[in-house]
Amino acid sequence: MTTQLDCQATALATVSIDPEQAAELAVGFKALADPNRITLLTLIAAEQKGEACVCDLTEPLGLGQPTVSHHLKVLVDAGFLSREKRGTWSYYSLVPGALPELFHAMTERTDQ
Amino acid sequence: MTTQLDCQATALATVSIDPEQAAELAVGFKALADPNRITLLTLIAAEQKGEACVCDLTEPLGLGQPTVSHHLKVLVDAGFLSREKRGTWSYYSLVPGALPELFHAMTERTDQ
DNA sequence: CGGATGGATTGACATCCATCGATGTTTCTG
DNA sequence: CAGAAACATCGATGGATGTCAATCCATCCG
Repeated sequence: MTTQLDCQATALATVSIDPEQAAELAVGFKALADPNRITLLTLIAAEQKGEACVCDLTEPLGLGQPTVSHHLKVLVDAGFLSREKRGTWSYYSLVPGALPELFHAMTERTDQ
Repeated sequence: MTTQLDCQATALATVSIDPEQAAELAVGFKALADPNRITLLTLIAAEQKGEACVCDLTEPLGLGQPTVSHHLKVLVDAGFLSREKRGTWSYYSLVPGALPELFHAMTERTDQ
């Protein structure tokens, strides 16, 4: 008797999205859900050397150093930036393909 | 005496991103920064008819009707969904190209 | 007309988050 | 070794946000 219900449940699970995957995507978008973090990514992308240290980023954003450091950590934890420490400075650079990968995963689930 | 400073300021403004544009992008990503809203988009995209009403969406999400209605409003305000009211029901459907447009705008600013 | 149904809105509440000041840590330098 | 410089971390705080219960609004149907 429960066959049809089970079948419906299976169909829903297949057609919709896994809660884990939804949460994973949301984590990525949450890291981008801040104007200053968007600006940080574009600032780093605009650097000729492909990297920037915190001291280069505080002034354009008009934020304090701890706040910028916090935002950078969020972007690193989300996998969009990588940090390399050389001497006293920390250099942040874009992780190649990280943003497109997120966008593609979302588009894949959204194009019917 | 201020010529060089002005020039630097101009260069920064050109190379980096406009604060307004950063805020605009952040608004879009903020709407996607929630697992339930991600699931809503995928649920609607998975509908054969390309649209769904609130009553179809509350159960898969396990949320109350007001909460689902709230999330849908967020997605409509962000431009990702459109609402069409027919009789008692409200039908939500994806706005074609809205998500890719956001992703493209971000990628454009991020690919150096 | 009057109940019933689908949905939006409001108010309240708990939680999360962006920001800052203060402090800690590491590394360079004199 | 001692100070300085760059950055990270911590604690606090005000504002934003997700959720729900209750209510309101519009539409359908006896």
